[in-house]
Amino acid sequence: MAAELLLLSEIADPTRFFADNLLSAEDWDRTLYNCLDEVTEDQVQLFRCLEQDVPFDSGSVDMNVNITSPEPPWDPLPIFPDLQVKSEPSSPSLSFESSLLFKEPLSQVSVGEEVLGVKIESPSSPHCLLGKVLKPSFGAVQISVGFTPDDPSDIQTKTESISSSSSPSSEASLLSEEFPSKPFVEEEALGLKKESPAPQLCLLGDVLTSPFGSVQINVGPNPDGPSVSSGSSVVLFQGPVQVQPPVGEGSASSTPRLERKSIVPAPVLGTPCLPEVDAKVLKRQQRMIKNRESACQSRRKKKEYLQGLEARLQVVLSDNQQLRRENAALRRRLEGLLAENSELKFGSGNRKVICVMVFLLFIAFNFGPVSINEVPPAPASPQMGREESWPQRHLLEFSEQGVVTGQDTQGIPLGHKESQPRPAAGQPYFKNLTTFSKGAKELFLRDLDQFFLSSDCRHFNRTESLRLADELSGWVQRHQSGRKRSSQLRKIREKQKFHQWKKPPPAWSVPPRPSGPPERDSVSQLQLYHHPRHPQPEFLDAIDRREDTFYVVSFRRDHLLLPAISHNKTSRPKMSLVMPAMTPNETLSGRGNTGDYEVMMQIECEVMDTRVIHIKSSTVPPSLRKQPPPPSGNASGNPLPSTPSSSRQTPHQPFYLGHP
DNA sequence: CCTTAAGAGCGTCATCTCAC
DNA sequence: GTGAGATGACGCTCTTAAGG
Repeated sequence: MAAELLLLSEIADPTRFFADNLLSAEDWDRTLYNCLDEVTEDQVQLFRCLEQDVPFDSGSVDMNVNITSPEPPWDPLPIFPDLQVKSEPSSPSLSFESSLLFKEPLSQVSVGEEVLGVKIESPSSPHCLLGKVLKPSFGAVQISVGFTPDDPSDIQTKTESISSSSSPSSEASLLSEEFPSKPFVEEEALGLKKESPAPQLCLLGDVLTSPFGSVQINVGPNPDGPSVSSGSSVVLFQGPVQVQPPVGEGSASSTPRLERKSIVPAPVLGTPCLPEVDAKVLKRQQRMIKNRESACQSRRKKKEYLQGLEARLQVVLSDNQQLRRENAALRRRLEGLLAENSELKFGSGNRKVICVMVFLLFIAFNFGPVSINEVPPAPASPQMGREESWPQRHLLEFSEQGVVTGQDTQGIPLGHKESQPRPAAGQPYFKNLTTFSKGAKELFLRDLDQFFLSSDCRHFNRTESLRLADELSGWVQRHQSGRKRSSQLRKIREKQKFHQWKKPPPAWSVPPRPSGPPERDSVSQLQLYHHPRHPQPEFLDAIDRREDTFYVVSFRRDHLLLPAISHNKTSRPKMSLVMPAMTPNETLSGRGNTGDYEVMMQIECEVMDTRVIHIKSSTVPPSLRKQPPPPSGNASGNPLPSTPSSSRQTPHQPFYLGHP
């Protein structure tokens, strides 16, 4: 009863894998060899339970054993009403012996020369047969054993041989399908573990002592059939055994299960005894059983692991969702706080401060001195002092009279225009040296200062800028003064030529080049562009004239171009303008030529930008336009095509400097 | 009701790993 | 090196749901 309770508990707890059901090697060996030793002993009680419950009659030929199991103290199946016992598939490795014993249809087993028929009228399935399955419908197990009456000893011997040859697992698997690896639990419950030499006998005892239903063993008077020794309590089978599934209960599926049930490597049943039983087979069986359990355990562990992983995954996913929600909420809160903070930061108070600062900056830049380096010069005249009390930028333009002068933004000319003697009509008007040097110098300085302050020339030396401005202004003035003289001389010449050639002088101030060798004539020198009659605004627009830039415009293509040999990529490209110049002491009558030297002005520039512009030919002043080549070559004095040699030979090409 | 595919469970074998 | 345990691979059976 305790064993059955244990059995129930084990069934109830599927996680427990009946590790204690395993026989140790000593148990196996002891059982096996005890069986071998006790083969001849009559005390071997293969069916002790049977003996106790149903005493066999040795003389009975047809033994009908009705084993009525005692009523279980518990409900027949209150615990597992739907418990289904699953059959074990046959092991391929064991198929040989197993099929030999049990795979015959309906347990028709041939044992050696004899046929042992065991008819089991049992309940539902062979699994329940052993009482492992606590089915209430456990009916009667009827075992029909046919025996040979004349030789009962053979029966015993052969039965014992069979029983001992069959490994414990065989019977276990035969009768206990549900727990094939646990053959001795039942034995232990029946108190047969120690005494029973062959576990398979306990198997039968198990059946017979099953409290469920009745086990009926019919031993028929089969002369060729098995015999049961009745003298002792040991039931020995010899001959054919028929295991009949319960009539009407054995399903089609249950039958093959029964066939596959045995996993015992059947010994050569014809052999009389167990010495042939190979220990290797037993060990193999042991190992198989253990491996089966281990596999089950491993699968259970794996399943649990996977379930644990799935559970963790669910938890992590839920946590992730919650964290996402929290993250979104925090983001929204952060955005709200940022918006609120920005409102506070750029609120009315700060905005007021910013507006005040902007206003102050506006005032500072619009009403403060433009140049922070130089105090505005004292006004030369009351008017000028009034108008230039605040130094401002001035537009530079040509006057109608050809005077290049500066005007303030209101168009009022700068400098002492009133004090300048007006030239005669038709004469190009230039400011005198003094006036120019005062007004233009200031203008130059202011422009240069503004230019270099606004540009990136942060390391520009102011002293150097003053020097450059002086040089440029002096250069321009010299050309201007020289222009006067040259114009006078030209007029004289034109008059002479007019008288000679009856040709009117050109309208423009630029006379044709004098013939002959280069002459130190102002005409061939750098010329200031002016148009006495038309300001040529189209032309100035075409060149995109800026107020703060000197221009050298040349329509003659005889200038010498020397490309740079190397270029520093970290600085702007530099350009040097070299053009005829006059020293202050020389005159335009040829004295500028100091012996064998040409006096030239070299202007070092940094190229700010280059672009190709297209000037409409009609907008070009006629005097600047290309003049048709004279019919008589260079003798006419026209510029030659620009070649270095030719330009060197004609260094005094007309350059036109548009300056303020 | 029968057939079929998918999934689950199990047994067995082979292999690997670890302890002795 | 050997034995034992763990585990993957393979095959088998059973169960169940879906479809005809």
